[in-house]
Parts: sequence; structure tokens; C-alpha cells
Amino acid sequence: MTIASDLLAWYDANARALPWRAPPGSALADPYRVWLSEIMLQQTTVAAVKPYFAAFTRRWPDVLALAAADEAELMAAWAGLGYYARARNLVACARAVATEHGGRFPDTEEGLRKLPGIGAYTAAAIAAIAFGRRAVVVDANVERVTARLSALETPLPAGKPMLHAFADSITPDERSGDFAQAMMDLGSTICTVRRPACLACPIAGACKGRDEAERYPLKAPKPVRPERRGSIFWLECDGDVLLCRRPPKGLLGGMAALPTGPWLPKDPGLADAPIETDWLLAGTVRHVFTHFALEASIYRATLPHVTLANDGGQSWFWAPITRIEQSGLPTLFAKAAAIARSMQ
DNA sequence: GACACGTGGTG
DNA sequence: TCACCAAGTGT
Repeated sequence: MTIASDLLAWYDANARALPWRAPPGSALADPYRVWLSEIMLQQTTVAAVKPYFAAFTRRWPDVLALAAADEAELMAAWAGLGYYARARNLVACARAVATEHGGRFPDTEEGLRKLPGIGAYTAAAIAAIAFGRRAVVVDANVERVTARLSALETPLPAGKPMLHAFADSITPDERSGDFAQAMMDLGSTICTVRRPACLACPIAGACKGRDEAERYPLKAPKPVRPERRGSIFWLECDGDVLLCRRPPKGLLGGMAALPTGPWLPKDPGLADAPIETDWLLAGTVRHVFTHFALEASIYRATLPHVTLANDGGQSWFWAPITRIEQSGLPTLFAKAAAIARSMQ
């Protein structure tokens, strides 16, 4: 038997039931749901995605509904899931599908690959899973499984092309979507990062790395994560708090946020405070991003009735404090808001 | 190729 | 506690 046939047999008996998957033995899954889930699952765990997928599909049941969505509402619905460029690209992609493709997703890798937010992995996954095309689907799970199967001694990312070629060599012509999902299920339940369960693996017989699976894949060492210091401002007025909209690109781009100062190696104090007033230090919040860690002071002040004019580049607005959880703040600011409110 | 880009779970 | 890492993409 081949690796593919052994793995597919295992998958037929052990596939995880996931909300975006078609029931076993049924027709192909809905391309919209496959696309939405694949975007949400980029660098994100199944457990984290599930509630967001349920909320999005209830609120926007198809790609035309999503294309018509208010962008700020969609960003707020994405708040907490991270990598917010995905949400910006999600809208752009839905609108491209609606206006340039008649509301239907392209059914080839090449066509899918042109859409915003869809890269090599996602294009292959949608083509295979939603459209039944043969495609070589390589994500971190597949890289780990194939690195172990082939006992690849070349560290990643340099070894990626070899793993893609190996994945291509074992991908079947039929059911390549199921094969891809089987590889991912195997990677998340058996061929795990730590303590892989080789004794339970349906393809251990073909695995060159099975005696030392945890060694693979070899990876280049990661650079150290720098520390930055910052300030976050909580300005109250009449039961409202001052929020702003982050610039459209960059860190937390396009998201609602509390006003901040610059984030630098040294404590910036009250630099870039939205107004000059008697700020009180309400606490600190620590948050770790992908490429730096932030420790921010939270400054608090209350205003009498005033209006705050927008000035260059800033886009401020007031939000009711009692419904701050519905403002769509990313996690850093949700944590800061909780700390600021706890000081009242 | 390298870096920017979030978050929460895990051992 | 903390480093690692997850169904990657864009620049």
C-alpha cells in the first residue's frame, strides 16, 4: 500500500468533525466556508477559530453578504483573533469575488492565488478541498510530517522546497483534498510537535524519522525578541472613553484602539498624549507580539464636557464605557481597558 | 531571503 | 515562568 492510501483509510475512520468540513462521504464543502476557515486558520489554532467561524457565518452567510459588510464592523468582529491584515484582505477578497468573478470563487489554484490574502498554501487548500483539484497543500503540519517521513536534515526554511517536492511525490491524484486534511489531522493529533505518538501512526512503517521524530523538522534559531515600553491613554468624559482608529496598515492596522504614545526601548512617558491634562498612572499592561514584547503604562484622566477636534492623521471618537467590550478592541487594548476600569 | 504581522495554548 | 509554536501572506 502507499502512504496516501494508508493515510486516507485512517482519515475515513478518524477525521475530525469540523464546522467547515463537509460530512464524510458527502459532496465537496462550500467554497465560501472553506475559504473563510482557511483564512482564519492561518497561524491560528482550531480552538481559537471555532467561535469566530460560527459568528462570521451566522452574520455573513455567503461571500456576497461578506462583500457588502461594513468594514469597521467586520474588523470589530475579528478583534481578538490577531493578524488583522487577514481581516482587511478578507473584505477585499470578498469584494473581488463579488465584482470580478460573479460571486463565485475561482476554481483553480492560479485563479485563487491572485486574490488578496490567498497565498500558495491557501490557494492549494481551497482548490483541493472545495473544488476537488489535485493540489499540493503544504502547511506547517505537512512540513513537520514530511520532514519526519523523509528524515530531512536540512533546517527550515532552507529545506522547504525539498519538503514541497516530497509532499508532491506522495499526494494522490484523487482525493487530494482529503489527503491534505488527513495530513493536517495527523499532524495535529499524532505527528505532533512534541511527544509524537508514533505507535498510533498509520504511516509509521514508511517513516524514516520514527525513532527520533521529535528532532524534525530542524529549524534555524529564532532571533531574540526585543522589549519595548509604551503609554496607553484612558480619557473619560460623560461615561464615554476616547478611542481612535489605527492607521490602515502596520501593527493592529485598521483596528479600533485606545490612544497610545510611541513604543520604544525607553519609557516615552506622556509623549503623544491626546491632550495636556493631569494624567494619573493607573497601572501597567504587558503584551507579547510576534516580534517584540511591550510593557505599557496606562494613564487615566477625566474631562468635563469638551469636544476634541480631530487633528492631522488622528481619527478619534467616543465610545460608551459600559459597552467597551463591543468596541472591537484588539487584545492589548482590551486588557488595558480592563485595568483602567478596575481602578475606578 | 528576511522581516512584519497577534494571540492563546502548552510543557 | 517563558520559549515555542499554530491550517501563512505581503512586502
